Amino acid sequence: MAKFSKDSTCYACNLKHNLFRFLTDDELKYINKSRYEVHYKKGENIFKQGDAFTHIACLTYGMAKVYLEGENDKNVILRLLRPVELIGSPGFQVDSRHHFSVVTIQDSRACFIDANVFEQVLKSNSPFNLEFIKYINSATIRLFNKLTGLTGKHMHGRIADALLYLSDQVYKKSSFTTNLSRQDIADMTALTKESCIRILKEFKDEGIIEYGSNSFNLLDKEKLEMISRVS
Amino acid sequence: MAKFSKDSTCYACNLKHNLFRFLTDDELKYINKSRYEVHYKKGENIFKQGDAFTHIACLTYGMAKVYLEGENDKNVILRLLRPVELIGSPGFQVDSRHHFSVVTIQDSRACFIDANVFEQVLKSNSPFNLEFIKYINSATIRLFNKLTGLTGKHMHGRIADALLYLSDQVYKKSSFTTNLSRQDIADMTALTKESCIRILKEFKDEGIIEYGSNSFNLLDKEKLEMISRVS
DNA sequence: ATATTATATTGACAAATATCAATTTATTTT
DNA sequence: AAAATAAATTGATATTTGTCAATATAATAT
Repeated sequence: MAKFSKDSTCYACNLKHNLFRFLTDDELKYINKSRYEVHYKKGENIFKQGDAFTHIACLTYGMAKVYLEGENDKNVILRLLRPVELIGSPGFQVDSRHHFSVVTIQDSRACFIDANVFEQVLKSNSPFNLEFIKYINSATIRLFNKLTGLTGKHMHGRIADALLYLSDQVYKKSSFTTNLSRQDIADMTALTKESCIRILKEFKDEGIIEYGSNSFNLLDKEKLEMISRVS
Repeated sequence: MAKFSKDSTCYACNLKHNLFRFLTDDELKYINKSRYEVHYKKGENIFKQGDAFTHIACLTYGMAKVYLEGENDKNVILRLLRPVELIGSPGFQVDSRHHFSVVTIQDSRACFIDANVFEQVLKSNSPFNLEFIKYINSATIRLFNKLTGLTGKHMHGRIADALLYLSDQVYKKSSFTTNLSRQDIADMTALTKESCIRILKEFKDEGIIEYGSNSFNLLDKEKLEMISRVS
């Protein structure tokens, strides 16, 4: 289970996210008053789809997966979060519910800001507000790409995209160690884990990548990009 | 080609969209100054993906499809617009580009509001701003459902969803005439038109629906909802 | 270290879906 | 109305992807 830090105050995070650079000292103080931090073990829920949305979170340490829980147990991983990354919810101003789940894939920490406090600051600070809209809209653009990728590409292209995403956006190395399971990679690509494993094997046999049980090395990124393009 | 109305002023639309109820008279006047209307024939682009985003649009008459243009000619129709419906762009505050295309499926009219003017009003009116965030977030929630639907359901479920969407959200009747082609319905469901046609035929053979070349009658909605659920 | 459990892998096969070509039907133009 | 064009339909077939069961490997608990 998650445990609160001693006094529920966030030491590690100093509202470092880009978004907060638009706040005045007073606003930062106001937000800080309600702010607290939670420590998570690997595999714990930061947010749970369907649950009440009361706080904006900010991942300050570790890593987490953001995913949609479909009806028939099928999850779709939208993206991975690294520090320092904000986690809002489209339920904000709509139904105050979470519409995705966020689960840590390693020991992590997150900072929480009361959604009402956040709303107050949004109201009083229009540059901050526009920046928040920018944040939301960027997420929408990513979602568009996810949608066209998952509906328009075949298995090879989707696995290539997932590997490139991990390498370029998440781990920022062509060779990386990860806590993601094969099922997780399957959930990133909307495939079954068996299909996922088969494509990975193909890529390995063709010398495009090499991997162990929890590490990947992208030997030929250009090839992966080509595969992503032709599907 | 689209043609401007005589003096480029919008008569039909009086900023009727829900969103605008939060504006003061002065703000409405300010927006109205830059506002103009365009008439479209069926099949014309209101917005084109990739093009510069300079204006928010509001569909005041007719109907339009909003779709993502994928790489290999594969389009995904996100939704259909009816009057009076706002059409923003996730490029707002991000890259000032359109990330989807909007094309009329019948003769239509749209009202345009300068994005800079819109931004000014957003800045000065925080209830309006929060309402706009609500608007964006609602769109995100719809997108989540689209994503889980298209990746998690089989052909039958997806066609059922499209038919129910048309009936419940767009035409608001269980029997309706539409300008959507079979290709359009295929684009709503991320299927090929041939597969789409086959499922429609199956549904017809089972007495769940009946249809002509441009009309549908949903005889058994409960069955469709059941099909949507089990796949 | 050993037993236990979870995860990953493989193969054979079935199901879902797309492709391609041919034909029919509808729509538009002359 | 006839001709021309576009859209819808159908069938045969290939491709893609999932399912299920068996085995192997890794991770965790005793």
